[in-house]
Amino acid sequence: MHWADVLADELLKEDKKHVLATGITPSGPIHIGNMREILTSDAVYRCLLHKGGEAELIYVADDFDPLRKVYPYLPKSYEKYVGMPISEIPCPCGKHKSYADHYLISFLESLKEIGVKPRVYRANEMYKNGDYNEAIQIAMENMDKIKEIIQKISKRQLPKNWIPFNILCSKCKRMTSTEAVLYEYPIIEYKCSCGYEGEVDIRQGGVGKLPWRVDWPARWKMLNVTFEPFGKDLGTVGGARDTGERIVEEIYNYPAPKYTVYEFILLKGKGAMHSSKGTALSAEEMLKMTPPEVLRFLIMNNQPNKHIVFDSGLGLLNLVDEYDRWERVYFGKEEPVKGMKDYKKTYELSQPEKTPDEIPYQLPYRHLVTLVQIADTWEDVKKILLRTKQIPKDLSKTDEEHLKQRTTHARYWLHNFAPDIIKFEVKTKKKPQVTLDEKQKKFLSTLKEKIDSIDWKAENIHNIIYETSEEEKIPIKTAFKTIYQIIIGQEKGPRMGYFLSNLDKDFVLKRIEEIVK
RNA sequence: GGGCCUGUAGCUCAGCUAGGUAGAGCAUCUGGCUUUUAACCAGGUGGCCAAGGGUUCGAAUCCCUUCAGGCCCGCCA
Repeated sequence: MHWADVLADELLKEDKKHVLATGITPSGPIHIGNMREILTSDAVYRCLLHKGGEAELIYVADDFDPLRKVYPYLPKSYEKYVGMPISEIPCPCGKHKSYADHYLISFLESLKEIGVKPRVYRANEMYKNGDYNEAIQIAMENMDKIKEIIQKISKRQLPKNWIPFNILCSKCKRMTSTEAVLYEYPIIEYKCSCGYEGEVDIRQGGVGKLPWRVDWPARWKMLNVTFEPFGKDLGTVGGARDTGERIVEEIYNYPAPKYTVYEFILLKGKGAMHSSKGTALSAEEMLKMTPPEVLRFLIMNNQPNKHIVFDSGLGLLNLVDEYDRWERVYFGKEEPVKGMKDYKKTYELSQPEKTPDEIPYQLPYRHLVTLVQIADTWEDVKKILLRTKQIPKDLSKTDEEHLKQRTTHARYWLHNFAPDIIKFEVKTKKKPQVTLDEKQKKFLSTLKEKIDSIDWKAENIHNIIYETSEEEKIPIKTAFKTIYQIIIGQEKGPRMGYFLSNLDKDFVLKRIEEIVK
């Protein structure tokens, strides 16, 4: 059984509406670990619906959290915002409502492409609206109990004047520099290291925030959360999950949600990613280089508790090939191999939208990577595909959209992540600087004559090159090298027959002519 | 110190969430192909499933112990 079905079955033991939660503090580029989290929830969510359960998928943006420090990707000037809620800090690019939105919005856009449609909550709004008021009051009433739970389970000593509420200083707007002096419902008197002394009324929204270890369980209760996966950094003994369980059950009188712990996604050759160190690959970027169904496949095909090594180099091509293969197996075009576990469910969960009725038109991704280097736009790529009969004239609109989308991803990958070895540029404008000896020139001119009369097809081109190299008695290696040099200015290139057939025949003829004369 | 994950073919890994003759890709070898961006096709070689114990008619798979490697936590969220 697929892992998502196992989790869904677990949840279905209780016959009620399930709320599957995920979330993140958008304090920087949202990295692919969060992509894993939300796709994990999405998988369970879909399985629940599939089994006839009632469920909702939600995403909570912790945008009322304070900025902890000036991260490497921020300008020095952000020093003055450290300690302020990220929803209250200006956007680094100026185009968004706030610092938090700057990172959140583009991530939410990415979610659309991979077909995840959660209901989005923003902590800053929830606090300001007063949604948290009751939870805050309960926390304050149970201050000692909460303190005891946290101290006992996390084995951490909390300060004497600790309260389960971080007050926002009304003068300097920071949340990390205030200290409570006196609490008498509903007023907390506080002083701030900026020198300000004042008071807040906890019945008023947005005057402060529950600390994380209390905020999390409070939210479970408030939003009726029944399932929430979390990364292994949070799954540690004595961690927020452990204290949260006790707090939600004993203070908020609500059962702790079910969960699964997910492992990290590692970047091949670079190890674990840390957004705070700026070494992370952002979720958006990962999605830009990987077709959405393939990205989902990567997550769905791996149990959450296994770490995934993502190879943004040539390994990405293998991943796409693997996906395509699973697709052929799903549609019965190929026999499943032993070990292709749960291939049906895995394939279905990999679909951003609903599973297609018949197999999408497949074109080897590697080939697409070559094509996008020959033609700049999808229209031009399409022309080549049609001319060389690599796609049928009556290709469906869906298939075309799919191929078009894949070329976009291939192009992004090529420009930003592909190793140089597979890059080339067809020198259409001017001929590359090459010095050829007489033999090579003779070879080319003979080749030109022969090419002129053939049908412009990969196989024919391939054969003609061999034939000519034999006639002219030059090594086949030299023959290939010569052609690559005059077309792309390199000594090696993509498989010659297919490559040339994708180029314009007249261009090739003209180029040879220019070189030979 | 605590927690999690991993250990299966030369390499990378699947199979462990159904206990029932050990699987794939790459590499290698053979044959074919007029060897071209980690080429393609057909086939072959290759494994005491880390070690030990237990449960079972039967264990890579479940349980216990040991060894080795990786990651996370012991600031904040």
